[in-house]
Amino acid sequence: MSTVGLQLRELREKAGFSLRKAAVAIDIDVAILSKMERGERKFSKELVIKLAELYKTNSDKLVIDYLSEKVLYELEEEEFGLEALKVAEKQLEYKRTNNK
Amino acid sequence: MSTVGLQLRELREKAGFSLRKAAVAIDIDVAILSKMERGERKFSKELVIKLAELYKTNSDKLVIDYLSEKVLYELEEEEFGLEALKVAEKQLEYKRTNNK
DNA sequence: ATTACCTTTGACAATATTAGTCAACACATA
DNA sequence: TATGTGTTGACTAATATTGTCAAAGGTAAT
Repeated sequence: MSTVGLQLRELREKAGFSLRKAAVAIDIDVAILSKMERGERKFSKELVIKLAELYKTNSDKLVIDYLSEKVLYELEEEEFGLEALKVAEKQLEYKRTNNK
Repeated sequence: MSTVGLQLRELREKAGFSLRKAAVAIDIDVAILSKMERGERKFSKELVIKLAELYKTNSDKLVIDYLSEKVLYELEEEEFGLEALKVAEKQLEYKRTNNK
């Protein structure tokens, strides 16, 4: 399973950034970035986007994966997690087809 | 749209509990229950279940709605919320069919 | 019009969670 | 040795969540 953190780590390496350089570029402590890439700390959406920009990658899929992970994190232990997701999905679909 | 709070309010009234009585029965401050029923504060899963028990109702659907609301709350402003939900759903389905 | 309920409101304190800072470590390589 | 790499843990700061409390306003019966 490819987490957002690991995806961003790969992208960073391909883009030729060291952890420190990348951290400086987006103005966070290197320790935090290290932990985020390894899933020890959560990303924020803003950081995901900033990093994607730094690595010259489209951020859409990364953001989707980021949000998905966030949701899964709070449902994974839930007996009715899947059912809840389906209910939520219906609501969002309804919302999207109608008003806004 | 019928929120968990409003559902629980209806159940409470049908069961003949005043806000105070219900709050005392599950050992929380009446102010909190009032706010929760009206959506001004979030429920916890434990309270949803306790209230369902108090009102002699099966809690499964309530819990599902509760979780769904929680998820929607953090996705509703997101451009890619629906896509994220679908990704999360696939992961959960995969997990459920396989190992655990 | 006061007593006895009910629900709502807002201000505040207590707690828990999350985010950020920093220094040091271990490893590799020039 | 000196420089660059990533990782770790302890600590503080900031923010969010929860809990407590007192008071207000409503309704109804006496």
